[in-house]
Order: sequence, then C-alpha cells, then structure tokens
Amino acid sequence: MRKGEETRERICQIAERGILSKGYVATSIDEIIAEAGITKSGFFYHFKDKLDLARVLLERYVENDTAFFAEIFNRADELSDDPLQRMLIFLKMYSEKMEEIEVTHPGCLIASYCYQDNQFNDEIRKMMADAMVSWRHMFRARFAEIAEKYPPREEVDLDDLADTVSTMMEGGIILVKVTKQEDIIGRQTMIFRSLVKTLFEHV
Amino acid sequence: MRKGEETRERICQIAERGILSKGYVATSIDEIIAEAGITKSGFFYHFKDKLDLARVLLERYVENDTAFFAEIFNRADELSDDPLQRMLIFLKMYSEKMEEIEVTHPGCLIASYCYQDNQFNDEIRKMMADAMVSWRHMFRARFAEIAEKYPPREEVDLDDLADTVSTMMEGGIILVKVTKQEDIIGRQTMIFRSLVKTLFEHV
DNA sequence: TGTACATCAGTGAACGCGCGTTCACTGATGTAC
DNA sequence: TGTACATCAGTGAACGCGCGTTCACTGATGTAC
Repeated sequence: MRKGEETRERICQIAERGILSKGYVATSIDEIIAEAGITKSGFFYHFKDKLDLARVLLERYVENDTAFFAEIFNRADELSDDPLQRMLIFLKMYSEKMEEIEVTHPGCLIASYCYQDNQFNDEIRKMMADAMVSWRHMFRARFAEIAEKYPPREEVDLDDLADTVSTMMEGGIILVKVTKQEDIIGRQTMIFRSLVKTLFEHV
Repeated sequence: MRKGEETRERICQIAERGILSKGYVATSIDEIIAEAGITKSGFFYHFKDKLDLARVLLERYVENDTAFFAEIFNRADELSDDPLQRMLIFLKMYSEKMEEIEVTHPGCLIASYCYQDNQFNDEIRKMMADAMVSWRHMFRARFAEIAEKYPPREEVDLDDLADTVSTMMEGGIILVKVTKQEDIIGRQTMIFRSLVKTLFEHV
C-alpha cells in the first residue's frame, strides 16, 4: 500500500468511529487530523471537502456490510441445503458475531446519516436508499425460497419480511446505544429467528 | 395560556421538527428564532441554554409517546378481554395510526439524540434509557399475560420480545427516512403482528 | 382609584471560538531521456 | 549513470462565517397598599 493510501485509510477509520458516536456534524476535521497526526491541508489533499469524506465512508461501509452478510450466508449455505435452515443458521451466526464483537461503539452509518439528512446530497441519499433496497432484495430472495418449500402459517409480504431484518438490526443498535446493554442486538436477532422459525417450521 | 407559554411551545415545536430532520447540532438557535419570529435573547429568556432546550424537548417527547401508547391500549382493552387479542388490536391500531398520520417528517427524538450522544449530559442520557426501559416493562407485562394463557410455540425471553416492539418502531423509522417509502412503519408493525400471532395463537 | 413596585416577555449589540475551506509553497520519490 | 521534470503527500498561515452565550436595557402587564 502506498503511503498516501495508508493515511487515507487511517483518516477513514478515525472519521467513521467519530461519526458513529458523535454524528457527522459534530465530528470536526480538526479533531480527525489531530488523531491522525496530520495537518488540515493534509486532509484536503485526500478529500475534496467534508462531503467527499462522507461519500467515501458510506461507500466503504455499504461494501463492508454487504460482504459481511455474504460471508455468513456462504458459510450457512455450506452447512445446509435447506433454505429455512440456511436462514436460521445465518441468524444464529449473525447473533453470535454481534455478541463476540466487543461492540463498545456500535452504530450504522446509514442510520447516523439519515438523522442528519440535510447535510448530504442526492448522490449520498441515493446510495443509502440503494443499499437498503439491495439488502431487501437479497433477503427477499431467500425468504421466497423458504416460503415456496414451507407455506407460512400467516400470510406475510416477503418484501416486508425481508425489511424486518434491517429493521431489527437498526432498531437493535439504537436500543444498545440508549440502554448500554450490549447484548441486545444479538438477543433481538434470536427473537427474530424464533419468529421466523414459528412462521415457517412445520412440526 | 399565558403569552410566554405560547411562545415557548412554538419554539419547542419548531425545534423538534428541526432536530428530527437535521439533528440537534445542525438545528441552530438562529434558525429556530427566525421561524418563531423572536430574537435570540427571547430564546434565552425561555431556555437557560441549548442543552436546556434538548432536555425539555425530550421530556415532552417521552410523555407524548407514553400517552400515545396508553391511549391505544385503553381502546384495545375496551374492545377485548383476551390479552392476545388486546395486543393484536393494539398493533393493528398502531399500524393504522402510522399510516394515517401524514408522516412527512417521521423520526424518534431518542434515536436522533443517541447518534449525537456526546452533545448531551448524564441527565439526558438517563432520561432516554429510562424511557426505553419503561416501555420494555409495559410491553413485557402484556406479553407475560399472553404467554400465561397461550404457551408460545417457541421459548422466547419476554423482555426481549417486549424490546422488539421498540426495535421494530425505531428500525422502521430509519427505513422510512432512508427509502422515502412512508408506509414501511405500518407494514413492519403488521409483520410483527403476524409473527406474534403465529407465536402464540393456537388453532 | 391612584401610585409604587415587581414580574413577564422580551430587544439589541457585542463577544470569542471553532468550523470548513483556500492558497502559495515544499521536500521526497518516481520516471523519461 | 546523471539530469530534468512530474507527481505524491503533504505543510503553514490566513480567511470569513455562523455558532452559542452574555449583558445591559425596556415596555407591558400584574399586584399591594
């Protein structure tokens, strides 16, 4: 990695951590460069302006999250051929990951941005919406497979059910931040897993 | 209502709307007073400082939300004697309320604050945590009644299940803000309702 | 009923600080001939 | 192999603007005697 890329990466990590805990507006460039050990002009060598940083961080974040989901699903797909079991394995593994990561500073960049919406531009807003919709599609495809094999006890819209995965994660993060009970995300994931199980599993 | 109280109330409404869409830091006093039609000194007559405003807004918000839940549950309790039916009626009514309110600016003040945590103080952080925990207790009591009468198909922790109500609402708001699909909160509530139904309802 | 005083609901001007951004410059490394 | 030039990865100083906060003051309304 070239020297510049290393610095750039360091800036990104510091900035992301700051934004997740303090928000975009309250995370000043001064503060980021102080921690990164460079000057302000050094920052502006790497990023056109603060909005440019916001965009780059979001891009990284969405890629990482997507890869994280893919990785766990790949593992789940190896462990079972049944679509329902795969989903249940995914949820269990996701829950475990959430518990093992020392989540001292949890948070979702998209959630953080969306409560400061006016700071950003249409490009960034579109990236956030696209990410959410792409996760919806990914989960929906899996729920569709499940529903075909196991007719659900109650009729549910599969897009909505797919959204519930995001809903639960985003909501779980907020409960962790507010109550400081770090295990909530994992526990909420397991609740959702139980609900999915009862919805589809036939005795 | 005395003249001062009326102004104070107007400030609160403008500030809350601003904070829910732009966040606390980005909602400046200048902007609030411009819309309220008073001077800056007028603002500081009503509030000691900006943090004082934040505290008052949160207090109002928690009271309103608690009253809102109580109102719907009162209605649900009138309509049925069965604890499960009461919960299902509550969720259906909540879902309808979420759809009928023209939610152009949805948002939860607690969620908004929690992503700018460092701006506030321990008093405010405690108020947020207490509100979440009080809602957990309220819903838990109702789920406990249900579970006693209808043993659930899957074993679930009742505190976690109670938290899922908050999780779903908070997550739903974020999905609305990000995707601009205003009906998501109502739909997510109905998904949760289906899941509660399959968990407890016996054929 | 009139007067004195207190409280209410603000005004107007000034403050210092931190913020994002710009601009001219620089020393180290890489590349072409 | 040496030289000229280009690019990389920054530095240092200055900027203007908006922010939250303070302070001395004021006109209208309410209350006590």
